[in-house]
Amino acid sequence: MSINIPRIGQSVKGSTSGEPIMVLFDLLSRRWAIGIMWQLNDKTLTFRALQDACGNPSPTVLNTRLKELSACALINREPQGYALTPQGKELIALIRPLGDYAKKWCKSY
Amino acid sequence: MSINIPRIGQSVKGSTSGEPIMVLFDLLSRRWAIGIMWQLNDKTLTFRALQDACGNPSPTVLNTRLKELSACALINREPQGYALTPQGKELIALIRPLGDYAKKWCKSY
DNA sequence: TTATTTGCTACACTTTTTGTAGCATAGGAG
DNA sequence: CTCCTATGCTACAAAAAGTGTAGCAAATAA
Repeated sequence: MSINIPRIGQSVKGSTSGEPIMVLFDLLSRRWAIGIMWQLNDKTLTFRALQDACGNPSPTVLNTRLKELSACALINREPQGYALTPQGKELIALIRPLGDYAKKWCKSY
Repeated sequence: MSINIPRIGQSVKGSTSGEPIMVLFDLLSRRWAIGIMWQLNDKTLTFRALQDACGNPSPTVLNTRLKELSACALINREPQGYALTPQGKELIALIRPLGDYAKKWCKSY
């Protein structure tokens, strides 16, 4: 397996321009990616604990996502398990308000 | 084609709990979904204009995404083309800060 | 009336994800 | 040391999702 890491300046799914936001969207729109970050929000989780917390992605994709997110400096593997890097925490902090939004939105359709 | 609309309370990719945030992540992590919303941020675009703006998704997926996002009340089809609903605007407003984050983040790895 | 543009659908192909099996390594218990 | 369980994966076939190209029907423009 060769992992495909989105990088600025590259042509990316969702954009031929390689704009940073599109690079980020490319990464985050891979299955389970945001959920993984979300679960790691405030805790460090082992591979299997993460699998459970996320709703059982296949180990294959989970591992692929973990490698990609690590390569992009959003998560990091520590002795106790996987955890967010400072940049990953910053990102999740920006995404956290979506939680409240989602509740309102879900009720409305 | 039968479209698969994420709904609260349903088991969803990334969550068995059907929590609103997971439902939202399920929707937004489908290819091109966030990009479509992002492009519609401040303008109304026709199908083909949207295709160009997003970086040429196949008409098949684009159409699928448009139906899903419409079904979820995030976009709406108007005489001049596709546009965000008020809820869609609210969502994009929350996501907009990611643009600046992405610039910093991209430079750092 | 003819030519364009627009909004798709069809369809075969490629890529991604799934689901299950299972293996190697690292403790812990006895 | 020896057996047991937990962990972190890899392998692989099958299913699902996305791609790319072709093309058609309806609306507008010339």
